[in-house]
Amino acid sequence: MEIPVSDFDLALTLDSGQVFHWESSGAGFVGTIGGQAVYVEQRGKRLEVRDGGARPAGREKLPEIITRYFSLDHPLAEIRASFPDHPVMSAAANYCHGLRIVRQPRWECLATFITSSMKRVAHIRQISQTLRQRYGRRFPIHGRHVHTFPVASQLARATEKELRGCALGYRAKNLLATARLVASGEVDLEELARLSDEDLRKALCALPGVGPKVANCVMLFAYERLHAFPIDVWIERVLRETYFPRGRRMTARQLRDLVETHFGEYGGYAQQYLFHHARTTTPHRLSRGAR
DNA sequence: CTCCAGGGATGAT
DNA sequence: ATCATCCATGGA
Repeated sequence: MEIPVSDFDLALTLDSGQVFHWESSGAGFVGTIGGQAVYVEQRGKRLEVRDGGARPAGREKLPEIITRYFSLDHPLAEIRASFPDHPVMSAAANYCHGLRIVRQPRWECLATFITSSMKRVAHIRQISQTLRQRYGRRFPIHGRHVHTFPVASQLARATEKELRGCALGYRAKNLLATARLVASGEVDLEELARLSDEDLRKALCALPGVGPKVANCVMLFAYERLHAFPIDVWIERVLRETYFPRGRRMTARQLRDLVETHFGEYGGYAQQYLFHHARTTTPHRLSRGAR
């Protein structure tokens, strides 16, 4: 099955630190979109897609699933045009041509970013894979197998010790507690979609293991809040070097005001481009202040 | 060996 | 409100 695309870079999008479970397979990638096993391959301006052949009846068709997940409806040209006119921003936007903010399943995104604190992208991928293999569902696709991310009720049945066995460390307790809140129905992630940005952020931050940074990631990647601007160590470094040169004082308040006002209505896109550009072009060894 | 990672919770000023 | 400290784990 083929889907025409423009202004889209599949490999770039999958490698940009939003999602952590897609794997190279031949000329494409295998992974899951919710409960659906998928193979995706890009050939220029079209996507070759296949499902696992065991798609549950009565659900969305594959092209709709793909179009929605990869946000092929986002107006990328308009989004790029909304960015501040700054050489650092332009360099990042140029570097990230075709990178789209993915529409992730809510629980999968929330749970994954709870596990992400103080972890490198490679480690997050490893944790995601372990959780999927031990607690998710296994489906054949493209001559191999992929695993869905476990639903909240599945993880809620685990013990903290078991989760620590997935290399989660101190994050195990938080993931388990949040899984139980979601599984019990005490927190309804779909209902939260009705809330304003401010109330949504507040509700997410009330969950164990969720602070401002993870909340903003979940808002951006799972609730279509394209203004949400997560600040991690990479972004903070970029913003300090760009807007507060030579160690000028930069308070948390100044940072929040800057990202709230300076990057426009698609600030989350600006953030993702700055993040990916910095992370993949800065040698780790040099990323520490001294230079 | 040391240093760091898509941070958060807690307690002290 | 801001700040320091601790929290596990693994790769460089």
